[in-house]
Amino acid sequence: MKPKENAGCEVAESVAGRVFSVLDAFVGAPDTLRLTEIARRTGLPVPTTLRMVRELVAWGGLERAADGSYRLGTRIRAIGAAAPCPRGLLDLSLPALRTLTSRTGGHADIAVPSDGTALCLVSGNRLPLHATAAGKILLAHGHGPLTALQRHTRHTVTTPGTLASQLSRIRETGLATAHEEYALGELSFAAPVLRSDLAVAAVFVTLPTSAPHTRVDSALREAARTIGRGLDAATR
Amino acid sequence: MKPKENAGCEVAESVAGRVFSVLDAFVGAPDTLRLTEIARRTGLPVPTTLRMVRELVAWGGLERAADGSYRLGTRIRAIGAAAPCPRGLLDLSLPALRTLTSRTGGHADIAVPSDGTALCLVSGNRLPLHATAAGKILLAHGHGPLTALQRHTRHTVTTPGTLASQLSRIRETGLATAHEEYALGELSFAAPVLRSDLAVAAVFVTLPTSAPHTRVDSALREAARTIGRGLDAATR
DNA sequence: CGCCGGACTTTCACTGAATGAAACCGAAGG
DNA sequence: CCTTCGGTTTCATTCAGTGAAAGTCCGGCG
Repeated sequence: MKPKENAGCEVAESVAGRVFSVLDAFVGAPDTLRLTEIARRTGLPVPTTLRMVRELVAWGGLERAADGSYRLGTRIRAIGAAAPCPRGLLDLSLPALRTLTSRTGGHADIAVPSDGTALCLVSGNRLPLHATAAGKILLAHGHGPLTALQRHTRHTVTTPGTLASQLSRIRETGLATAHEEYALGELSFAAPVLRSDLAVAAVFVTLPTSAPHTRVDSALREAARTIGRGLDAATR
Repeated sequence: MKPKENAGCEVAESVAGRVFSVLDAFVGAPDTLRLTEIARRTGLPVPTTLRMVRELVAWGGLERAADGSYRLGTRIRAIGAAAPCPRGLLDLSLPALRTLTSRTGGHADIAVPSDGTALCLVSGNRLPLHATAAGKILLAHGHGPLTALQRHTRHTVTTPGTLASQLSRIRETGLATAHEEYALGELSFAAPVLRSDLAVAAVFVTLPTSAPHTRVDSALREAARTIGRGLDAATR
């Protein structure tokens, strides 16, 4: 008996769903994937995958690399960038962020990946991915490439190995921290906002190192869960 | 006799194509579109559009605004952001940029929209959209929202009306300029890179105001055309 | 050299998913 | 009350999409 083996996930029903799953195969993956790898990840038969991928390439959502493998293309970027600063996400998050602020006393914000930086929706700041809690959450979930690890303070993690092990730990625990790694005297905590299992953003709190931070963990997780649930609810 | 009126474009053949055209309907459009407006823009019958839109919403590529209209969603952003800095585009552009540099004597670069800024692929800089030639090209083609028009020099255009009329002129001529609007002593020219009629990037040249700039226009247009053709060729 | 195995591509008969005309709903407004 | 106009649902029709199987093109190995 064949073990039913779709890389863990059920195959998409509609054509549109199949197209989407091909795109999804690229997040949290190497930049470039070969056809069979995409098929494996999506659980689709190879010829079907080929047709999907071809249409995506023709449109510009994917592009072929020199060696024949595929990567996300210019058009999908253009569309993604045309999405206005996710007002919807921000609006949805504000109540949760407010209670988070009041429960922890720190600055609460929500960050989305944006071309190798974490864009904070409330403050508008861009933060480096490797030196902040929110950034690490995004990295841990496959966003951004980790580029040069620029040093910001004497506590910034600049060795890829250390960072990698932190990331895998973050994936396990669902919580990231940064101790004065971006600015001295500043401590931050972050958790992933999951929208049907894809991390689309990170909620985070920044506190002075001196402040108490006992309640932060649970408050943060709850905020993340609330926002994620809100996103899923908007699906109906 | 009904004038055949698909907003100018032929309807998509395949399901995937229809999904794509729905997404395309959002670039260069107001943040939020209602169902019938999407149908009009894509040339699809309304019920079909509804189905597409529903699947997109379920996936997270679109989201419903409070008033029932639609806007691009978090997932499409996440995917777009997962696209690595478009190496492909950069690689493809380098030769053209090199000849552009040698023909004009300035700094040549290519910029893509990224959350309300123009991200330069060669230099890595982010430029404001309203105060640079490349940014204006992107704005003129529906990228980024034009947010607060921050003043950078005494020549920065800060009145929305003036900018709007510049943009419409840019759309006509296919060329944008900025005279010391971002930095004093600096003059820049830009042209859109079209990939099957969607502007996905802007090539630009920056020169000291003192430098001669007679040959710039034609060199720039040619570079843009070369790169665009390269992108379309990658479609095969 | 010849054989093998793996990645990719094409073919093709079958079928159910997608289609869109038409009917329906309900809010706005005259 | 009637009309209009977005939005939604239904449903018979059909054709786009499907995927098993066969074919092609490597590149490695005995």
